[in-house]
Amino acid sequence: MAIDTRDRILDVAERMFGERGFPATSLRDITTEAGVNVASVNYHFGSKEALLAEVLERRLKPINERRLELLDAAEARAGNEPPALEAIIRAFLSPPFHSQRVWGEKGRSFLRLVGRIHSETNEEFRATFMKQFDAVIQRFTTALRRALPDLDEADLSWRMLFMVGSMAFTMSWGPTLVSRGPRVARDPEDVLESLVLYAAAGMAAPAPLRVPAMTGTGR
Amino acid sequence: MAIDTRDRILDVAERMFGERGFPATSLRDITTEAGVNVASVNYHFGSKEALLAEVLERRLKPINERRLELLDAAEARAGNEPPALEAIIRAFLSPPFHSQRVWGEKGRSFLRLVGRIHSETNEEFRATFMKQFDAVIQRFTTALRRALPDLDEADLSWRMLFMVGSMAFTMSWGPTLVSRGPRVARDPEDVLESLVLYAAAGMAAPAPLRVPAMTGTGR
DNA sequence: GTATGATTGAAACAAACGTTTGAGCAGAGG
DNA sequence: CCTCTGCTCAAACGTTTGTTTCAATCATAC
Repeated sequence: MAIDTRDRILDVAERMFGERGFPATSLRDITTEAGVNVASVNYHFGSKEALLAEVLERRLKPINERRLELLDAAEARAGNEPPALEAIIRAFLSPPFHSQRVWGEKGRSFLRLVGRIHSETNEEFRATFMKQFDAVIQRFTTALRRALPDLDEADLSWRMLFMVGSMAFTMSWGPTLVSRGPRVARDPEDVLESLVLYAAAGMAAPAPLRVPAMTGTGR
Repeated sequence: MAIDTRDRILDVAERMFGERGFPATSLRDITTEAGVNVASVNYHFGSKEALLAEVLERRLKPINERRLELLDAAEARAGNEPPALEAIIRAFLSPPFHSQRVWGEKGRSFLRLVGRIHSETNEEFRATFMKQFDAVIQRFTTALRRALPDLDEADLSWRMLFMVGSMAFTMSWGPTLVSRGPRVARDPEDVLESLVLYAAAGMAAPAPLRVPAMTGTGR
């Protein structure tokens, strides 16, 4: 009953962190619901923060690996050309949405958690969390730069932020929106499709007119 | 020194809630930094949650009023036609960004807080929080429906969610991104412009191809 | 000046927090 | 058989949490 306990903690923690947020969830909430002893969290994971890290990594690692796979495939398909903008964006956005399909209800609460975590600006925590994304960010930045040569570096950064924002927000609100919305409900696959179209169009928007001006504006 | 205490608490609470999040900020953190007694929070506001509500309302009310004003103006300008998509979106997005200009550093931490709050899915709290947005959501939904007649109701809802997501995410990450990003930094006004273009293009994206199926999907 | 009502202060409240402890239990290896 | 290792358990650890208490202080009006 060793590994069983570990996994039960991970599952319950994932759901509760997603529903109430990390600081608002106590270890006793988790262990009570999981039917295990409070001490087992520190025994198996070391600390509450380490538990969160493991909850995240368990799902994030395959998601980010899949993102890179899909980007590889898209680039291979495109040969020397840059892949179509939509293909790049789909490679980035689809893995987390598929996790919803694959992991069922569990995947859904994980999506909420990830959406939440994305707007966690705590410095020290972000450092840990963002390490998981280093490779992904770099690869997709490069791919998007090639696909959108008219965009300057700053615009590209902001638009990627916009895209991630839509994604994170959809992940954290989507499930509750779908669950209570009257006719808004829809298959996650359709939501993904909608989001891909939206992001692709936004990314491809004309570059903002910058005032010719003398630039500078130091600071 | 009565109102002074109240305002000092509000200012510090706004900043700390924005930086660390609501549950992670203790009343003693706030009152120590503000140089007031712990008891004064409960004296002036009643509870920690009520303090949060007041922090939010103080800034949100003028922002949402301004949104409606700008939408009114855009509709008046357009006469019988629906206003241009970009004008509607700008009416929605610009007020919170202007708050950054008007309120300086304070406005910036408030933006972070609002970004955070947007991904707060706690049910009971959301009810309070969302009341402030009822009128805004309704008016902008109507305006966007007129401007995008080809979109069905579900797509419109999702795209509005995407837009709010970009906005919220930008508000919560923008300040830290700008403060540490090397050449990413930019005037808030430019970021707003970039976001408006992005959202307008995304909103105007072609309606997703739905499986032909047997439904007419007239409209 | 004194009375009155609003505000502040230091201290205490019970409750909840994350974490640690040490005894107890199971099963495998010798 | 005993011992070792991995794990669980109830209980307690010291802090910290939001909130309350009540006397002291302030400003203002009588």
